[in-house]
Amino acid sequence: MRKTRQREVIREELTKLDSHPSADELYRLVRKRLPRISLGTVYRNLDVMFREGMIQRLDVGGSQMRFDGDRSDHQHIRCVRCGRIDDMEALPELTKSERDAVKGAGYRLLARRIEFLGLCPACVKKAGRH
Amino acid sequence: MRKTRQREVIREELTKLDSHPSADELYRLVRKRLPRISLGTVYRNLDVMFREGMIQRLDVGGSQMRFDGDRSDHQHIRCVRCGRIDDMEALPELTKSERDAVKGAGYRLLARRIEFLGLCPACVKKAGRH
DNA sequence: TTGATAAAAGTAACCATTACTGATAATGGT
DNA sequence: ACCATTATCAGTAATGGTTACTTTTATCAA
Repeated sequence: MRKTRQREVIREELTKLDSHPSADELYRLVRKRLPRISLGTVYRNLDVMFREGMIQRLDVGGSQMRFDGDRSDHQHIRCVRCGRIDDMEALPELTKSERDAVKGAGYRLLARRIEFLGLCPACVKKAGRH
Repeated sequence: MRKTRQREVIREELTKLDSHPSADELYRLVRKRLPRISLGTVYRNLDVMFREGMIQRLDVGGSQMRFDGDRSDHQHIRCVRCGRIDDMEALPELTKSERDAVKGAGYRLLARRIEFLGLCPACVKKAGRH
């Protein structure tokens, strides 16, 4: 993997954020520093860095992928109203009922994806008393 | 909501299955009975029925939506090798660590989506000793 | 039976993502 | 330092699932 200015800036902007931007959100940020960069370059580098384990790619609900510069194993909570995604510190524990269910289905369990859905602080306020 | 032959057949074919077809898989099935039905009609009716609470729409990983005629609250396990999706009986329990994390993030929790990932029985066999 | 209109078929548009096509530039060997 | 190799780039076209549009058909209350 060669060292390029584009990849450098993409990674810098991503790790600078504590949000979980989509590819085009990141593209808009990166373009402030590299106005001639193309969207394809952003996608390609996000893909390369994901496959190298440098960043996380989140396949949360919705049509777009999200990216996360934080490589630690953590969960996410998504606001169903505004789409915002935040980190969660919760450590998922596999319950007995879950282990039994996996066994019952005849599957070999590899991973468990948990996504919390709710209203973010800002949207709780806006939603008011509903 | 009017009663139409198309919607009837779509629902029949979906509830007949215990798998979790994508829209185009269902389209291929329905076409055997209604050869002139269009893909758009399948999408429209799946959407209508989902919004009416008649069926479930699963936004699991990958690019396609999956549909489920079983309206009961249950979890799913997806085979990472062949894409097959099966039901899981496990009842998700919210752990203390999870409740604390939600509170810490300032969110109002609405739901929790869990997806189990693994190898289905057929793929465990094929995968052999790996 | 009929008029209003929901829903159909067929087709075009949409949008995130991926693939392609020369041009450019990072890297390793001489 | 130079050159050859080739990863990567910018720009653009293609892909694929889904949605929207347009015209026609069919359901259903009056």
